[in-house]
Amino acid sequence: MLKEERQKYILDQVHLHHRVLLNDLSDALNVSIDTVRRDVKELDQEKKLKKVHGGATSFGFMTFTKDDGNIYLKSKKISIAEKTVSLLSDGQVILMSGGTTNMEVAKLIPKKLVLTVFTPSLHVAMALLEHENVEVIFLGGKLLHDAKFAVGGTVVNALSQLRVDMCILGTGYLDAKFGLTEFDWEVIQVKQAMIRAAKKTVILTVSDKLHSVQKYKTCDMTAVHTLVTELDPSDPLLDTFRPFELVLV
Amino acid sequence: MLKEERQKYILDQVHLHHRVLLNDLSDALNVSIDTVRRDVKELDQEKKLKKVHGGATSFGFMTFTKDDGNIYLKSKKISIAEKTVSLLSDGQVILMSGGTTNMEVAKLIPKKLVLTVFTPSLHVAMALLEHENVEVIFLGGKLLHDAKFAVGGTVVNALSQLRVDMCILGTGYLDAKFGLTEFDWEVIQVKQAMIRAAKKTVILTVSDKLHSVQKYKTCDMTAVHTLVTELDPSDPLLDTFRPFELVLV
DNA sequence: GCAAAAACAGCAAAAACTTGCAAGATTTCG
DNA sequence: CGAAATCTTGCAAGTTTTTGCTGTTTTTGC
Repeated sequence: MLKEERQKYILDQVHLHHRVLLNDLSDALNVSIDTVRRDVKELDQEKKLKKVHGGATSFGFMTFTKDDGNIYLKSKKISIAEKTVSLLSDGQVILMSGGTTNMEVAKLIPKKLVLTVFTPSLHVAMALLEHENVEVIFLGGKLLHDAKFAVGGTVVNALSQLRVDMCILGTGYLDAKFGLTEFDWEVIQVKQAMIRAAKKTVILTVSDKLHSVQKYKTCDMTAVHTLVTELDPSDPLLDTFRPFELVLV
Repeated sequence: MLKEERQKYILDQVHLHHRVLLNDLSDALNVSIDTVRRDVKELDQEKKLKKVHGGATSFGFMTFTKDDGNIYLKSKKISIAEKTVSLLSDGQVILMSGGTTNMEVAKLIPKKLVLTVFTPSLHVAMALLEHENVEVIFLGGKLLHDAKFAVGGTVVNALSQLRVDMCILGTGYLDAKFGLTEFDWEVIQVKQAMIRAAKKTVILTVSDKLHSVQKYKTCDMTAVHTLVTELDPSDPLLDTFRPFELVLV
């Protein structure tokens, strides 16, 4: 068995189960634990997975829907939010999904900016209501307990009647090959409807979530118009995304 | 089990319940209490949660509604909320409007009670989502900046398709002669639709608002089935309401 | 102030990691 | 083709990390 095959298997397992034990890999691949260890070490250095004591995890593994008080991560998100806000202009009608990064965007919208925003996220709606000049329309539906996010036919239906200027999606898992993925089936239904309803799709993502894959696919990278991360557009981590027609902000 | 998995579980629990006990964690994860203690210590140092004696809490969690500071009024409202909760039973589908009294109801719903609740209030929806067994459906629409309440045709339309067991209205101005009144035209449209959609209408009101009238009329007293206040049902203040077929709780 | 619960510190066993090395496979290049 | 160089793989010895246990100190509730 070739090294590349092994490493591909390891990556597949990590993407599938979000975690993997070195012992299991050594068993499944019929090689010594040392070999697996070395493979994982390499993949870790290539930032394709995260090596931990006893195994490995996918990058999305340690992230959470709520603000986790991680100051490092938070500053990244604020930096992303600042860039995103600069994309907005007076009179626009936009769509916003949920997630902590979108929350930061909602908070950072200038008081003077006149906007109409549709959102299925309770937290984002709440934050937007602080702005006098923003008209907020909540896309109602069944609320998810953890994400505080409306899903289901009602939301998708309402979205099918919209044609807005821009759609801002946060908390996505991004990979050049697999596109934008999520771990919740109902959420991707809504996000897909959001993308369909918008002229432009803007993706916000911290670099930690680049090159990470979840179970369900929202869309291909070709559906994305603008990618906003905290990295400099020249960063090599973004190289795999360059084949697509993206504006890296 | 990987350390990362344990820590993720711990963080998830903290985010979900805002607090956890080390004993429960040790039980759930099948590891010694010391291991959990060490995990929590680490997460605390990483500022991902706050370690406290006996467990951990999520910091960043504070009550959503700004307390109005009036302790008298608040205790009245809690007393009303307690009575209201006792009217609920397993499996019911109900409608809840906004307001601080309804917020108290939402908070006091027993963890075991299985309900489906429709609401156009952001705050109430948020509070209800704390309960695992409550399915929350938000009635989407244009949000009022001050009341954090959805109004407009979308809400009224959605309501016209419902036939629920009970409708709980808060923050009303009540008078035996003029009925239930409000100061916002858009709000009464929604409340009227809520009353139409429900088999029973329950009004929550602190005694201060009895015998007070506002500009717009939601409904007559004849449309109200149950009146919940903090007063004893024999209180003379309630006399003018007795001609109506009310259950005074 | 007292008893119970929780936190802490130190220790030891087990699991996992690192490093160096040697045998076999693969590639390079004259 | 064939020998040297390189890469890969597995093994063994030594080190580090993790984890549960013990006894001691601190905190909490009555």
